[in-house]
Amino acid sequence: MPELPEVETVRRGLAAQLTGRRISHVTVRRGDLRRPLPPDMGQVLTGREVQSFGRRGKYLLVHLDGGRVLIVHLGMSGRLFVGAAPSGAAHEHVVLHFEGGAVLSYVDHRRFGLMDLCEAARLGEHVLLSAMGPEPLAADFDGPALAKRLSGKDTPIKAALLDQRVVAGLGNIYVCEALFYAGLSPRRRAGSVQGGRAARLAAAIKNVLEAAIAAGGSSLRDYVQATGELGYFQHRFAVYDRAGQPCPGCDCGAAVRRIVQSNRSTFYCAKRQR
DNA sequence: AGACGTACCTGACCGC
DNA sequence: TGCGGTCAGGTACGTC
Repeated sequence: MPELPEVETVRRGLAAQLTGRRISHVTVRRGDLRRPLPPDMGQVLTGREVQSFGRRGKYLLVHLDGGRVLIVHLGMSGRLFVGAAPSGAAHEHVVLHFEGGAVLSYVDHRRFGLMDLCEAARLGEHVLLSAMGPEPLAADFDGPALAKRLSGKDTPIKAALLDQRVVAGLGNIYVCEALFYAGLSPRRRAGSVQGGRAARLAAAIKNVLEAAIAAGGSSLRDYVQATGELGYFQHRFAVYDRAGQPCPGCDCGAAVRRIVQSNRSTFYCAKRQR
């Protein structure tokens, strides 16, 4: 599930519960995620106080006193839980224990996620972050900014938007949704998205992300108390995973179509999206 | 340099 | 009930 809105929802939930808390110890049950955990991670984190939670694209950034940052990516299936004790669930790979009793559990059955450590002052140079494109919710992300990133690109717009170097934080779901609201075909050549088309697309990206964050934020209250799980919420999609169903709010009568691009599912309305 | 396919890993689901 | 095949929201790497 984790694309930008889910990571942002998690970030807000963690900030509300764990800001200012001190890590008492760290349990690593499996360290072989997408890349091995830093071997000294437990030692580095122990005794540190969490100062704030940040985000860059789909990366969660846990800022610690002493100037270090824990970088967390949830991959395809990673989840974070806040609880009173480790859940003992299958695939609970890492547990941060806090003074006073709370724990933060990282659960990831596919192990496509990762964690790394970085000096706060050098975050921008970190190999995972240095080439990342603009934050789509930043004030200066607009049509011209997006058009510049897409200029000259020969690849389909669908593939271009999944490239984190073009825009940070979009994944398969929100790319499909944004292209739908912008009325752009996922097959369209990325370089042709300029001017008004780029403006519509930039606005659509912001809108779908903000709506998803709002949905996550509103359901967060309920969910945290029940299970401690963060970042999962009901959200209705216009086209994603709706192959064969009517194009929403549209009188075109055309069904949502599923195609495969770069080995990934794309959902769109061929009539409305050009 | 850029674009594409493939690999990584586990689980859920579908049809037989 | 069990089995094989397919698919899944992400990224990195090799190859052309």
